Amino acid sequence: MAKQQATQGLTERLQAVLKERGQRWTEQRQIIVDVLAASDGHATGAELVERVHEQDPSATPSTVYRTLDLLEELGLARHHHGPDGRETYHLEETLEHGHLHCRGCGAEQELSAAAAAPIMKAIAAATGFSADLDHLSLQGLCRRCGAAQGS
Amino acid sequence: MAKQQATQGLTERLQAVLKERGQRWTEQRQIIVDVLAASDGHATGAELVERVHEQDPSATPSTVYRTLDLLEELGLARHHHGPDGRETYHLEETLEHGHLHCRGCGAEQELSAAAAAPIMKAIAAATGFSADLDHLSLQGLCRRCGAAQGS
DNA sequence: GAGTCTATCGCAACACGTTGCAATAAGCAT
DNA sequence: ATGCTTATTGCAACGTGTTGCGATAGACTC
Repeated sequence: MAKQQATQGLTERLQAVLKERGQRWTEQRQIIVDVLAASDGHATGAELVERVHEQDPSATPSTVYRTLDLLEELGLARHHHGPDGRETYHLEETLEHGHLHCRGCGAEQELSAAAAAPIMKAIAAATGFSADLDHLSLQGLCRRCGAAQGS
Repeated sequence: MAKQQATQGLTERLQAVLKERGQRWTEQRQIIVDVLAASDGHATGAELVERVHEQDPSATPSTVYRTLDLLEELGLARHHHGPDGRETYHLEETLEHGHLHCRGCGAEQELSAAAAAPIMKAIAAATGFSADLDHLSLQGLCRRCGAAQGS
């Protein structure tokens, strides 16, 4: 399947990068990358820990989180915090995107890079800040809930 | 002092609102409101728990967090999540504002409602979303770090 | 002031992440 | 294959929040 291939490509890239940095390729890392690749879209830290644990009962949360940190450092994964502060991870391959959480209906909406461009520009203009799109997580009211509550 | 007066005003307002809702005014709530009012600007959940505990060693984290939730429900306090996912609280009296966290220098910059207006407008235009300014917490690079890293 | 109702409290246990440290095992050299 | 070096692991303990539950104590009535 395509997914397998993507994972294999990732694995090879990772092995190369790690070797170059004097770091090691381990079975646990393989499992974690596989699980992350198999988690289409997003997955919370706890979910990933659980799935990894299923594959390898001896794996512990610390290993999972440390590996996720490593993947982020290498630019292969990303995480952001939901409105409740919990972590969500996804592979960098997924297009860059922000997250909008509606406090009215609870819907989670993604924000494409294209849609975000004018927002980023406004932020830069107002503050000089170049925000990380992928770490962007907004809470508010979606169009529908906003209209419904609109006074 | 002015601060005392502000706190007293708050206390009265709270007592009235709670009574109306059939809820109760307790010594713990008084302490928590005082601590929050004395915490100019922001304070993390843990900080508040600690300070409350100093005032009343029998107070427990659950009481503090539950009271903070209550204050938010009543619209008297707000919280948002920093880039590390930890909670930060402040009284609603503090002007509404967003938060910008620079991943380069670690600086925390506040974003006034005025400065945020064009950003909110851009968000609304791109997505139909009306974001909660006060729950807005962005990570990115400030002007200086952006320039320094700028390739 | 005594009694009643029930909101709130403190406790204990849990969930999600993080961190220090000793044991393990990758990767390299011989 | 064997041994060496040290990155990585698993463990155990901690930090920050959350939740269920029995005990406490506000607020109201008589």
